[in-house]
Amino acid sequence: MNEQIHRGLRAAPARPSPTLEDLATAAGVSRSTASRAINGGSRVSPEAQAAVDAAVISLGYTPNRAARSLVTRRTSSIALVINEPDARVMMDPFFAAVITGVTEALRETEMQLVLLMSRAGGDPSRTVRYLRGGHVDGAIVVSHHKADGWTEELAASGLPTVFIGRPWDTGLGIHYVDVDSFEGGRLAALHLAAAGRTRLGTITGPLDMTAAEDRLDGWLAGLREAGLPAGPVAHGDFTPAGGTEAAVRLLAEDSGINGIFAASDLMARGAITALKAAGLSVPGDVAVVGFDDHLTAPGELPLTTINQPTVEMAARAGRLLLEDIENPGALRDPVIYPARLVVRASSGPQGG
Amino acid sequence: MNEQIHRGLRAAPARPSPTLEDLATAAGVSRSTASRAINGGSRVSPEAQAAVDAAVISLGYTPNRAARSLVTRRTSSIALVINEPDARVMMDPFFAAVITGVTEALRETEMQLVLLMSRAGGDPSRTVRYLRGGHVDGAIVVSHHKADGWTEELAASGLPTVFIGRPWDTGLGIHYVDVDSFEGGRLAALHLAAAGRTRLGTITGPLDMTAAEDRLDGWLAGLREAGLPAGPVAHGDFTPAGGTEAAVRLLAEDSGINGIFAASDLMARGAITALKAAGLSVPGDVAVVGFDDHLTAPGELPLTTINQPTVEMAARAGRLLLEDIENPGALRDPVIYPARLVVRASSGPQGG
DNA sequence: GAACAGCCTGGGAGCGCTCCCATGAAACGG
DNA sequence: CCGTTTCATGGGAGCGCTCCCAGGCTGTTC
Repeated sequence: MNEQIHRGLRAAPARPSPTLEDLATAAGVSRSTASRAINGGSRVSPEAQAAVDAAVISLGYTPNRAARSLVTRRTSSIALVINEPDARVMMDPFFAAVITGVTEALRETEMQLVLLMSRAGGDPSRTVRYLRGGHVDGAIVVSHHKADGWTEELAASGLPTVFIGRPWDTGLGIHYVDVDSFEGGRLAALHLAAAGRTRLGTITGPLDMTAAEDRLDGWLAGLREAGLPAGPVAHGDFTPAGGTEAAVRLLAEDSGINGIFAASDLMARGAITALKAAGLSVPGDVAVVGFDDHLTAPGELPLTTINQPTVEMAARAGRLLLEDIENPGALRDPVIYPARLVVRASSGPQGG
Repeated sequence: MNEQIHRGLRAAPARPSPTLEDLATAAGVSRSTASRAINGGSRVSPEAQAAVDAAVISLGYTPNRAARSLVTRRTSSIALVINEPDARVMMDPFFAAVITGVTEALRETEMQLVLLMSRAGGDPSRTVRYLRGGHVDGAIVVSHHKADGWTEELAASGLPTVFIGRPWDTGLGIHYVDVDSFEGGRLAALHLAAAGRTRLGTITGPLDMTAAEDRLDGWLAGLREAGLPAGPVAHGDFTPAGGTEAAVRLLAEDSGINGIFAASDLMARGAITALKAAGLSVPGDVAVVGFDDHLTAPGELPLTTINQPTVEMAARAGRLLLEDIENPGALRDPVIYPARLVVRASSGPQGG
């Protein structure tokens, strides 16, 4: 009767997919019964259920997500918000680990993962708008920067959200999963001190990220605890190139440095490059400790590092988010994973 | 009047977002005019447009995607289908590059990227069901295996699709973007031959992937062209560990081997590990050529390799998909990027 | 055997949006 | 000055689904 009403639309799928109405007709039941059968089947007779099941298969029926979402106000998808220019995502195993972990948490659910590259070329408010717009049931935010600005707005929106890495404003009651970065920095300092290294420097991450700040604070606390002077501090950006540059600055400040803690493995690798270029041996002249404990490529010098269980953290964040979506408002404490020192060759005995 | 009708629903967002109706009221126009103003504003008076624009800002209005999608039959999202168990995604820079490239192509659009880990723990038909279910406007498929099975079904569904890497059945008219893998394999063989290496072996990728097959075929063709014997072939899985194991098998077959072509950089790295463990030097005893040309970590031996512009390929795939969605049916030829040999230290002079 | 509870069932309404169409106002031509 | 075109406008219908509710059917209870 009215099949022409949407003639003006852009091309529809080749074969229009069957609707619930079609399904019901094929199964010889009503739309309502078909709907109930599709959704878990409470209050549906076995015969009706069987008829619907059969019709689903023969018709290849898939519920229209848009229509369902319109009434349930659920979208069955969550956003993974990555606050970085793309280049970094590409290089850093951290993000790959995050994606792996979140995917793992979602595996048994109907949830889909929507990737939101929030700082990549554009309007940051677009991210919040999208998030608030009801397009997703929840969000996991990773790599959060101090100047992001929209954290409060996001918290106020009531959208279930879990951060990976402590957000700057913990007063907003945002759930988060983190590693004990402070303790990690401290362990690195104590380890180098115990190994007899006395002229120590550190390469931090960008200090607009809590992880970088915490690692630095822990490092400084560890040095105090060991009775060592604070030593030079150079700022990096979590990339190998940044680590190299920072190490050069460290050497300029103290050419006799014999231990370096870098706030990420990638920067530690970069630092080692700079050290070797300066004619220094690792660990002979300078011991190096990283942070993350991501897989080392074969053939590289095994790195002493602070283990951060990134995949597990991301999976946990995913599970927390699912819980929060299912049962909102049950504010939980943050989940902090312990930092664990893993000693390998890069901080071996001095003087080699 | 009927605000209780959906009382039984799961918790709605804290503050219900304004609807188009609210927006229209606030702007003092009708729903229709508001809708037109939102969507490009043809046939809208400047005053009405301004009023709506102002209301959008003051109300923080975002269109409900589900409702819009229900009528337009467009979802403003595309799927990136990754056909691998997660572990691989995590280790291989290839996927990071793909994500980067696709994101880049989508940057200026309203499109969102939905990540579909298709083989990760489950029912493969779920992927096709999702794809056919009208949840996305198109799909990019990467890392396609011979046994995936659903390629035909996907092609038949009419969903705009672009493969990265040639699909097995090119008769289905599926668009794809690829690198000239055959030529890459051939160049590797000719390069090693020209460098005076005569006892050559290769480490393939999984042969249920076209990229692996093409590289092997090209390699064998190159050897024939150079008048060299085919030499041992070991099968790997694109991972460093697989490369290591394969290299061990290669050495078992010919302990005097002096050149190896691995079908990925990661496997080449793994092979180098095995060679060194066997007391052989690279490139002194054995020259190694990889494939991909992904960033080398600082400190590693620079790898001779075949350059594959992965980010650009993925971006191109994204752009092709957008075109195909916008203007379906304009079947285009596949886009094949040339393979380029990049000579570095790992295939340097013999005998060192 | 009547009254009640229990269950399954189908019709109706509505989610927020876009598109069609009819309406009225303004601009134009003869 | 009136017919005709152009243009902005608002109301209506419908996208496919879920939920509510009333109705019919059993099976139970006194």
